[in-house]
Amino acid sequence: MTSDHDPTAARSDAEPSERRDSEIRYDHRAIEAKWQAYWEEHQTFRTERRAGREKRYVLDMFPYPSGAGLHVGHPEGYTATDIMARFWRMRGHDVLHPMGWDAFGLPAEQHAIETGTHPSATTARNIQTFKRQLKMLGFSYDWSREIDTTDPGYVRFTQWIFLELYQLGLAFQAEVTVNWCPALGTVLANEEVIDGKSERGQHPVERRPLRQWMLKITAYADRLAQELVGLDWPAGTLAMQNDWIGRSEGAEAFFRIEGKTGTGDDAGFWIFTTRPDTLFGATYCVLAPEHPLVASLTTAERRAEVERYVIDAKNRAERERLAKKDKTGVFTGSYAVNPATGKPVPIWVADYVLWGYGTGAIMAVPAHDERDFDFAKKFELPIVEVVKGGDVARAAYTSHEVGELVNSGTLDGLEPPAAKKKITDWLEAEGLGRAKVQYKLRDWVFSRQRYWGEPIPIYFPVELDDPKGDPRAGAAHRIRYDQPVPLEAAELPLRLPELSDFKPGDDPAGPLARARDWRFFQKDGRWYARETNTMPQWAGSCWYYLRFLDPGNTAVGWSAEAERAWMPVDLYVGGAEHAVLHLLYARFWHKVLFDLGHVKDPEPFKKLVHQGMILGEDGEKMSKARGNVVNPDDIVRHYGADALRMYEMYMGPLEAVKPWQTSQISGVVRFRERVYALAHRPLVAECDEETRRLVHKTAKKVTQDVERMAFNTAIAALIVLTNHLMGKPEVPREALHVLTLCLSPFAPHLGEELWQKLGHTASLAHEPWPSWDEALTVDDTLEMGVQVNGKTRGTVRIARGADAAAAEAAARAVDGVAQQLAGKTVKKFIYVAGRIINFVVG
RNA sequence: GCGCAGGUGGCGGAAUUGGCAGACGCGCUGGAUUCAGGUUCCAGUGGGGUAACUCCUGUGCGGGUUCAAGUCCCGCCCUGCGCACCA
Repeated sequence: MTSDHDPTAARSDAEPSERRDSEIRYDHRAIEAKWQAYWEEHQTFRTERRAGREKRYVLDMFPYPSGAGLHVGHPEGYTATDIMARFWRMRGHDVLHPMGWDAFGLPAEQHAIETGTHPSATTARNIQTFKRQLKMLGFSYDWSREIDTTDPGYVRFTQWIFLELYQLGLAFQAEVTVNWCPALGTVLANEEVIDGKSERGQHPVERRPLRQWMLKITAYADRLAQELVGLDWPAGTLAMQNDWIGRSEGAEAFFRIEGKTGTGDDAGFWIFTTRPDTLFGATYCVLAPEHPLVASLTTAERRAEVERYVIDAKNRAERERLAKKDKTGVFTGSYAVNPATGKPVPIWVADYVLWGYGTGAIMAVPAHDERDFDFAKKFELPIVEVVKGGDVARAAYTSHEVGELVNSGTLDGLEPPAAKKKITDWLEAEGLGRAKVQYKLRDWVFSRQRYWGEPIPIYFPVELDDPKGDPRAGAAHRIRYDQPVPLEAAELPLRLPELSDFKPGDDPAGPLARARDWRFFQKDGRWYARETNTMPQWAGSCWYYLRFLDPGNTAVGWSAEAERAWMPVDLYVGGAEHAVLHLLYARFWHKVLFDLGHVKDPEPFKKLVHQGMILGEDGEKMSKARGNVVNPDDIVRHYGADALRMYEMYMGPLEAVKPWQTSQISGVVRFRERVYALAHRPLVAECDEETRRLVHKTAKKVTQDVERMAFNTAIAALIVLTNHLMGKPEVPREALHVLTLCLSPFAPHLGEELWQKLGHTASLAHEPWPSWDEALTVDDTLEMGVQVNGKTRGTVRIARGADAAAAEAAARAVDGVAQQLAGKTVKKFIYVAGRIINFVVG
């Protein structure tokens, strides 16, 4: 080691503060606290919208503040957005980077049932914890825009949007079959029902029609699918939304019941098919068990069996029905007439036909549909080939593109696409059918029989048996649910009543039904009853990104001016678990608001990124039960916020699922210590050529990596620069300057501390991001691999612009290469400037 | 079953249009510093072989295209996630 590489050499002529590296300790607790206080005091991240600036709206999926506090998964996405927010701020853009709380929801209510603590108290406490933890991580949120979906000032506008939907006829009531658990006194989601019993408590669950509020999202199905095109979203998420909407083109056709005439409701039934071209091959029909015609179609001798089957099917939860299994079904004893062949076909009832999709009835074409094929085999129903191309004795031939129609009258000889068109036209001409677009997407059940949610701002007239009776005191009454009355906008927010008992009761109306003084009220001498269902947790998150634009506005949810200034969201980061529901619901609301002229864009989220899940050290999903949960508080206390931030970004690509490894944190901690130690070495004005080039290359690499959110490789580049500088007893000022600025989005506390050491008095948060000289990022000479027959035999350093002859001469001189070429003829010489040299020999 | 993403050292992961596979970090090995070290620093580290250089081999598996394949094409296997009788 030469003396000028000896770190102790710097010590002799250094200032007292410039100790040897190993003595310098970065006190992360003190330094991080110091800068967090500074940012707060100076309102460093207060959002501004300035004329002539580009804007960036950088949004996290806001959290549900659970009692467990922050999880290491949360900071992953939040760090990514914070880096982008800080980067764009330094690029001179106006950045909106807010945070808030999606605070309605079941856990707080469950806690209330168990302990009697009001959900608002639990929520407030949890929010406090979350906020402390987020602040501890040094995120550059504009906290003056903090919002809470349970705040009456927020609820008011959630209810206002509901009323807008209602006025458009997009919010309506309907009887819906739901999973009702009498023991728990509530409706359960399909996921909460296992084998016909409640997941919690094993109580019996029945399928029961209940009055629910629905949102007519199906009215937007086409646009929700169509307008996915052009969004900068993960391909998988676009595909999932598309599948969820599930648009399919086909035809509806009327099957007359044998012995009846006309097309009336009891003369037959409508089926939906995507394969009208196979109509001649329909050898039987199937109705869903819920189909209203089942009872009347069933013949006397079949009745007992059919009724048993239908009752069984009804009691099976829908989820169970959807699970693939052996086909079951029963014959009704009746026949329908195939409109194409005029022949009678038997009508069956089977649960593989879903009541919730299409018309709940199908024509079965076993030769060309796998499900019908399985069913026909099992019940020995006829199979008639109508599209040539497969062996329908063995398996269904399902191509709807390739093949030739047979046994199909006038369709014979056509290919399926042409046959579809022709038969659909024929059906239409005969009044027996029409082209039809069908969606899997169903309308959205929007009510919950719960306390801790937004009250639905609707009330209903009450009819009293005794006109002088008081329904609050239990006077006999009927609530006219068929005559809903919306609240006036000026009456909002409709607040939740205080309750001491949050338990759901035996009344499917939910806990709010017990708040009689709240529920019943008189107006103009008449009694009314409020809706006692509340909105689902999705409601608040459907528009929170709009409230962030203008959170203090008490007149409207957001001003047009604020909306024009910031929308759409430029970058939205959150978990893939919300790929369908939240994002679909929010898009739906946004489109309605767009149609009403309340927002200017048809889509709210321009670019979407899902952070990958962080697994436990054992490679399994983190869970309390497994005991592999990592608590960010512990990590920050021990290693510091910057270390946690850098570690999570350095683990791998943001989108990747990756295991947590605490041992890996030491890598970024050492990096931080080395950078800090560098700042204590003497700074010098002059910079050697090699260092200068590396600085420019690093600035370029980090910039480009941050732009594509490749944070792991950006940090690697910063480590390379740091390692290079560690070899220097004196640090070129410009090198430390660039390093500090490039590092600061990742490790903002360290960044500020170094910036101060560089002699600055203000925060670097709004300093211009480093630029670079392109010429300095390109080397004059470069090392190239030299191959013989594609195998690398050595390397050679040549001028960047060297011509083939020069390259060949240089390459031939390489030892290993010369040896390989000895005594052989070079058949071909390949030189791709800057990439490779290859000799092809015989 | 269908859709999407992925399979690279002991581990996390790098790798423009095909162009020196394994950047960077962890771990490990050796050395220096230290009273000591779970500190810091230096060197090494895909596997195999060798006294050494040379060498052989290597990106899930099997083929193919090419001067050249982690990357492109064909056929498989495996893992994760999502959907799952949607006619």
